[in-house]
Amino acid sequence: MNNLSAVEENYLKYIYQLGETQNGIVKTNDLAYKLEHSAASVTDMLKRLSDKKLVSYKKYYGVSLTKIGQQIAIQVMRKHRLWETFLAKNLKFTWDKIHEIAEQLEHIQSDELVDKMDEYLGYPKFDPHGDPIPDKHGNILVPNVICLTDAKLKKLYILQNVNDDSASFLKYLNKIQLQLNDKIKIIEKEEFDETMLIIVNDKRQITISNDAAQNMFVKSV
Amino acid sequence: MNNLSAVEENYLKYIYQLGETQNGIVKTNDLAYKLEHSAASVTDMLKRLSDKKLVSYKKYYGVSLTKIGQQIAIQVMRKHRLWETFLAKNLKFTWDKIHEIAEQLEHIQSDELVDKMDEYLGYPKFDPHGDPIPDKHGNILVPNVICLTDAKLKKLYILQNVNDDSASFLKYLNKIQLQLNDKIKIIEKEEFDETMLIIVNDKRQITISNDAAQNMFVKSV
DNA sequence: TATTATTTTTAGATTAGCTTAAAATTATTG
DNA sequence: CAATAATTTTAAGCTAATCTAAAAATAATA
Repeated sequence: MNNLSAVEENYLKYIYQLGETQNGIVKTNDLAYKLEHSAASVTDMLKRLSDKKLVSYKKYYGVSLTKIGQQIAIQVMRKHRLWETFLAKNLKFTWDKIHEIAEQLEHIQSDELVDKMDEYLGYPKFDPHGDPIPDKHGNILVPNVICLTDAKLKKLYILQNVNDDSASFLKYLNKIQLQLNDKIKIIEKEEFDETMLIIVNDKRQITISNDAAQNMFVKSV
Repeated sequence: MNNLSAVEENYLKYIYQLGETQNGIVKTNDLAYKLEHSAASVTDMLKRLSDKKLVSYKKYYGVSLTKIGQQIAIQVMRKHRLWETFLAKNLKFTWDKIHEIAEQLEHIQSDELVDKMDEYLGYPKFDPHGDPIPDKHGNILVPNVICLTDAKLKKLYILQNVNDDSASFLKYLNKIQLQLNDKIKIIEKEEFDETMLIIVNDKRQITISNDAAQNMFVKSV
């Protein structure tokens, strides 16, 4: 059994996600910022998670997940992404609304439920934001993508993955009618602020700020 | 917004349900038994719910729901029963397993989710145990049933509703292959212990203890 | 109706998860 | 490399939700 509180599960999930961009080691302040808690609260919880052997924590240095902590984090993400898929595909939620609800649903405790949802949805490999859905055993298909900010000019890409936890960003994508799997080609890039002019599906031209491009990930065709 | 904790929602739900058999007034000990908490904890919480105007509580006498408390209780039951329907119909859970999972799902906070689930399921009127599902506005279709213990001999009934919160009872129903909408006729009743011999769907004869019959509700044809 | 039994409440504690303010450690830089 | 800045931890305290044990109120009964 897992038997962790929703709060503890969230810590593990965020340590996993913040660790991905680092070498696995996460700083107290980064976690505090993500969780919107004080740094003191984080220190407190890290000590408790350490006692439970879910993280290895070294004072003033940082925290990383143990094997078991990582497995739990992956299962929480699995649940989150399966629920997002259900909300978007079956219930027709727009993608800017699903994250918040999935944040609650990911803490429902029932292995059987997760597996049945997975089956019901047809074992999806990616969620509505393009994030990979870990399988029952925790295997994750790592998508081979680059950030749009690092993409080359005049080269054809496909929008594969977008940042899922900012509803305002997703609303913006709705507004400019940009969707996953759209074809994207960068026509030119402003040197001053890195704003880019892109062409979508060989038709529409739109301007994208650097801030927006940082939340978009593409695959070369 | 509702903004109550899962614990508070559970209190309201159980006050509603225990109040149904009484005149709406629920005793501290009955709640304590249902919640599997000490009576002292219940007293404590009742005072807090009273401060929030969700219940009216009179020391040493009992507690009942206020109008707003009742509305919340009904919405929690609505969610519980919609989720049970989804778990049984769409995910093919057996009915002895759905209650426990729905106990968690009923506390997910999103009005839009509830309404979309309702629509997705085709606005069901009853859940898999035969309990009525309140609509968006809190209207409940009161089913016209009697307890099997009060049914007449040699009269034809239809099994309409079973007690949903005892998994062992539901497992037992699975075993004896009794389902909702089955035809039931009582052939004879033992005077000593009220055990009854019934005939199901004009075919099978089975023996039912008084304990079991107390959890079954039927409608005359 | 006086005594006993039952139910309910009060009092005092505990735990998880959070806070702010002060102290300690580590990092930066003139 | 010493002073300053930034980060992190410690200390002390709060709230929600639980508990046990003792006291108080109500109900049952001899």
